[in-house]
Amino acid sequence: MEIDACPPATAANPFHQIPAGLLDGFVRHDLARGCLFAAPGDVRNQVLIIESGRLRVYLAGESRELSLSFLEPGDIYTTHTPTYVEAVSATTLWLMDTRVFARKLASDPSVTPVMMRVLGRLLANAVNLIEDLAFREVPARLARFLTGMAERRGRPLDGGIWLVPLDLGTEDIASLLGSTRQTVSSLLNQWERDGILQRQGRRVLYIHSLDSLRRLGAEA
Amino acid sequence: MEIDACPPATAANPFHQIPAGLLDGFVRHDLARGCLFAAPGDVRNQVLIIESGRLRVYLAGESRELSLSFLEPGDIYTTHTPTYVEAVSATTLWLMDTRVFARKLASDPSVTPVMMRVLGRLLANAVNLIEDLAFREVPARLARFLTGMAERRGRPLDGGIWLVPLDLGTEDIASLLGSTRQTVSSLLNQWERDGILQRQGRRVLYIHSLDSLRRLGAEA
DNA sequence: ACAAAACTGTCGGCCAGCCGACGGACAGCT
DNA sequence: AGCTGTCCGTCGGCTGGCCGACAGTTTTGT
Repeated sequence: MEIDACPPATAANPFHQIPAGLLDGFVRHDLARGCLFAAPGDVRNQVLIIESGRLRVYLAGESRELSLSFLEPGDIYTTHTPTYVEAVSATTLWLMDTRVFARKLASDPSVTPVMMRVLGRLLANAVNLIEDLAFREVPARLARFLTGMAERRGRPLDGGIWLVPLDLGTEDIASLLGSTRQTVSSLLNQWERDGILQRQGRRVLYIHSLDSLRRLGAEA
Repeated sequence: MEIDACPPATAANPFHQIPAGLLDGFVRHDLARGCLFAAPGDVRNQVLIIESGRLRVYLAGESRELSLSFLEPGDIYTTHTPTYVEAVSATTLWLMDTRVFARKLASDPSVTPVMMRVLGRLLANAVNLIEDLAFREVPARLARFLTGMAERRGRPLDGGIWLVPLDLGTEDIASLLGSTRQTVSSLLNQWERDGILQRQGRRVLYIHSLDSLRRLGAEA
């Protein structure tokens, strides 16, 4: 699951690495925790850049939700797609109407590559998710999600052990994988019994055998 | 399944409605039937425009394939995404390297909106497919696919009956839905017994009750 | 015209994993 | 302390639909 739930953690806020000109014309905005910011069918399409906090992008079915991504500081997104966007914690972001942004694009071609990259990344994420849903079973998806987290965000300790900060609950993970709390829970505990990993409190994970996880993730 | 397998059928080839300037710098190319044109991991990324014939865009797992789209004359696509592209019938298309295209974009901003629309459509298709895979059962997916075909490509006859040309085999449909030949086959025959539709030869479908199909497609 | 190849219909076995349910652990409050 | 809300672990039942198999049918090639 190559979902972009977790861009590389930099000590500095990645938001401040955004080229100055890009923000011209954007409007700063604050969202309270829990606030639903966008929904499919909204007329106002917006381009948004996250300064701080966290947003969840998700789809909703009759009785289930599938998270596409958690957006973090520095991330750019557009509500062009029919998704829900919700603030999981208090968030401040910068907004611009898609139409206005289109004019900005026309007048300042240097913005184009940025936009292409953003769309490309969204598309790549989407295709990866489709592959997961269509071809891989839940254990493989979970294994790939965890190895992804370790690679992006983990810290290697001695003896091939990786420390992976995991600021997502079981339910959140399940929702990213298109599975259920129960299934994810039993898999994690199974693997803990197998000695592949170890859970420390609720937000930290030790991975003892990244190789085993990789193997699990490579299975059909 | 709002997949764009079938843009509106115009008597004239939609390829010839493409603005002249857009093709500047593209190179014409012919593909034999069955030829695999692109695969994930290809270094050469290309933008392509179909003049005639038909291409299938798909993902492949261990022992299964999922078609994302059938490209037809006038369609634009980019191999930027990690998909396979294969000629289902002899096809002639116009090609340009993505990099060169990026330069064209920079020098001629009028191309930008076209490109944005193409990417947007791809993304919307992908999101729709994800929704189908995650939330809907196979009967609902098939029903939605058929209503989509009817709306886009069908012709209403007397008495609320729709004639829908269906130039896809059972297997092709199944592959678009992320299902199997057998399941699709039994559903179609079930619905035929129920009087919802009727199959005429192999390439034509009569839909007797589009409403019933809509209801089936709206179910969880 | 005839064989070969490609499609289609149908059946039964089988299983991944969803769902509901319930009990335990660990917060914060007051 | 208790009370309440949120999260986690585990179990058993149930089912959608995948898979293999096989027979019948249409299409294609020569």
